[in-house]
Amino acid sequence: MGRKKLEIKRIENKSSRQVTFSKRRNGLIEKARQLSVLCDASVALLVVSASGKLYSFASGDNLVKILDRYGKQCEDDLKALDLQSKALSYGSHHELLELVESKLVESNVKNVSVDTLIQLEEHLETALSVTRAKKTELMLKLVESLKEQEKVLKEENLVLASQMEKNLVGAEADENMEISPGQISDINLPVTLPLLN
Amino acid sequence: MGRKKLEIKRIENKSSRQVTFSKRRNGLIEKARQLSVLCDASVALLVVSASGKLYSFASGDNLVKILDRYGKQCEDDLKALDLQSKALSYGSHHELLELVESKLVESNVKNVSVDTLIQLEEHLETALSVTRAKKTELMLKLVESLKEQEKVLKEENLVLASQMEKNLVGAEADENMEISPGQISDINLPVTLPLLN
DNA sequence: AACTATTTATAAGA
DNA sequence: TTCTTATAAATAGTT
Repeated sequence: MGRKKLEIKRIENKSSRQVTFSKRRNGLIEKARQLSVLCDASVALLVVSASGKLYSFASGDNLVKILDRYGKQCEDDLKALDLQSKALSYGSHHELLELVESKLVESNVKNVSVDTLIQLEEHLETALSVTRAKKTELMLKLVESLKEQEKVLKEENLVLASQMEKNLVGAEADENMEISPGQISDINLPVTLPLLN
Repeated sequence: MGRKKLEIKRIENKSSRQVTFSKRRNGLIEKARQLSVLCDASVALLVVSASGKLYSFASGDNLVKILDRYGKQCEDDLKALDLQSKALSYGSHHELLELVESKLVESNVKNVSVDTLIQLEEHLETALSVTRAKKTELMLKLVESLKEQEKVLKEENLVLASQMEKNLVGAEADENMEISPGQISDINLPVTLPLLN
């Protein structure tokens, strides 16, 4: 649907690949939305770019309900984070997921006991939680480092302000003064960020 | 893109809704496939019809691998930052397990088909993925607002530094000077954060 | 980020 | 479902 027919194979030119990605990703998400509305279907779409950025769309009652519920939990988790920490073992989730798949395939014949499957689901859930927690942890660290940066800058501001004050005192009433030292530091009080405080 | 323009709202006629679902579902899956091939992206798509039938597409292999790759990337970032990892406590497993149980009960207590269970697993997996994506989105926004804050503070610093310079010039060589204006502003250059650039 | 020539998807009909 | 076809939409290459 463009000036020329495009073969469906990896676009080698990096920038046009990026442009095409952006256009088609939007198109795909819009199509997903339309399908869910027109046909009353649940649709979940996940797109991860080559550079690792994640884009998603989801609709449907089940997904939305779980989403909302989780959203609340997530907030609580973040609030309580500095109180709740726990050691974490790496690399076991992938194994668990493979175990689940193999068990399901193994019993391909007919039925599996419900209890066994509930157990497997539990393991799977745990594995996913661990992965999720890792990501959360990483992002919280990023946020922390940014906050640290902010703090350092503020301290720097104070030093500068007091230094200026000293200079002013040394020079007596200085007619070049346009801003009084105390003012600036209060202009941009840190905004209280709902998710992390 | 048909004989007439179709409004994007639930199609009331059942049979044409069914036909449209079938056509658009195929189209959507094809588009998802194309995006993944053209742009070298990971794409996972899940569609559940109103009647509960599941259709899915995942680039390359399966949903699990896509998610696993994403998780691994986070893990690598974590290691690169040399951070200790902690896990959130996962207290809400019960809710998800309850959902699984109710689905199992729904579909005939003792004899559950493997296919049904694979479907269920995929549902769960997707719900969690979507949830996780939403969380990521929120946190990215948060990080952005912190970066903005940082920028504002830096500008403030510049103002203070230049103000101080003016005052110093007005007072001639001032022996109280301990820090030259240019120095401080360069001490804490923003760290480039791997996940966000 | 717009534009536009084309290709592609698909709504309605059979 | 499947095929056909007129038309709407998406988008590849361009500016």
